[in-house]
Amino acid sequence: MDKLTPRQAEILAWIRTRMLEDNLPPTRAELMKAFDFRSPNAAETHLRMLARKGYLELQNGTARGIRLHEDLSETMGLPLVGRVAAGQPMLAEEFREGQLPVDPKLFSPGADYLLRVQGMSMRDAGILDGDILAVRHEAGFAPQNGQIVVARVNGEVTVKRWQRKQSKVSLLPENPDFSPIDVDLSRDDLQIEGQVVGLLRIGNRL
Amino acid sequence: MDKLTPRQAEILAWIRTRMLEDNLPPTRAELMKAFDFRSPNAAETHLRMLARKGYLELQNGTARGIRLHEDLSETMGLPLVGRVAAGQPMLAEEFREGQLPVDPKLFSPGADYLLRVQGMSMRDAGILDGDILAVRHEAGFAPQNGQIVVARVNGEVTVKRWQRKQSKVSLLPENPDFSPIDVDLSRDDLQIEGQVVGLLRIGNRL
DNA sequence: CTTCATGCTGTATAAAAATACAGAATCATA
DNA sequence: TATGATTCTGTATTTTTATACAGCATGAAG
Repeated sequence: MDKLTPRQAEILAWIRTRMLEDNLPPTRAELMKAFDFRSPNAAETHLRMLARKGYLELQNGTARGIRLHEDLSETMGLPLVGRVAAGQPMLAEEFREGQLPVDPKLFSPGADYLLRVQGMSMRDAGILDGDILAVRHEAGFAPQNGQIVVARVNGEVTVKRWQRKQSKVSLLPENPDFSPIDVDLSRDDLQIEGQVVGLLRIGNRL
Repeated sequence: MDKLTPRQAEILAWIRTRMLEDNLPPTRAELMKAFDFRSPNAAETHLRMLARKGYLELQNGTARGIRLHEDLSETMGLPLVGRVAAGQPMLAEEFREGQLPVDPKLFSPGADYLLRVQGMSMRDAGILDGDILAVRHEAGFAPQNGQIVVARVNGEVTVKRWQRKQSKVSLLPENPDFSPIDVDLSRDDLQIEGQVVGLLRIGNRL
């Protein structure tokens, strides 16, 4: 089984989650929407590649004819992502700490991956260093003020409370020892990596 | 849920088997072929009927948009306990809020039940009002100093950090607005309802 | 003996989905 | 600097799928 590129892994992970959540494989158009492709062919070629590398099988001439080569019931769960290097995709293999047997649907409206928290900037929201966040990633998602989001400012991943007033975006910590991040949309590169939909704290740190 | 005719039951059974085998719901044409219908509409009307009687759901405008209403993958999980009245057993039916699909083994060394937190007395340990604790309950369990436990003092359930010096037991909050509970073992009735092995926060309160 | 639900046939058609072809930009690698 | 793999855009076209409409036959129920 050939190795996947980060992007390919990301796409495979999404397909997996979709199939666990919906019990229905995605169409090219659905993939296109999820990843903001502007051409169904982007989805098509990715599927072809994943098929050629042996991660799934395409039944041609069949709507939603995607069959994963692994057993879904065993892979159940969500990928746990650790420290993400600046500018790299969240779900790249090298940042994965593993897979936790957590039902994505537990966190309605559903989680796509888990992220280990670094630092105490959200302490007063009850989010401590080492905690695991359940994150929902939707293309084109627009956060509401006050929501906690995983964002990326100039490549750097951070968890903060979202606030937008007109065109002024601030990422607010929940700890007086930290300062808000004011994002200048004309100068800074801002990406939203997802909405925090849950928190998990396991074992020793309690 | 309305009763099915023999024919409808036959068709539902076939759909179920197909979905377990293929992991892909059938199209109208596939149903037509399987039952030797000469019209796709035969399949269509059967599906409509099965949907109306509540056995499945049709997502319209979607290829293979058939979702069975029963659980193909039976989810086990842990009971979630809410406000427990003084002196009553933790797991009595009347205090159960429900069952969450959480793998007990996720929280090594394993959780036995989930408890909804009330109040802010453990705020500075990152345990907020409404959070869900994973609790391990073992007979004859002796907590280590510093561990967070679910205890019962004179019938009242509380979550605190355990401290024992010789015969003097204190239950310490993690919030300066609250006072420690000093337990006089000769006068007070102290039971340990378990050790906190994990925390779960879901959705809105984030 | 009518009425109604059930279980179909047969024909169409609109919408959804797969898939082909022709590029272009980026980036590692030779 | 050339080469090829990867990741995508943009446009078309066919095939699959869902779904509407008009009927017909049968048996059970009033």
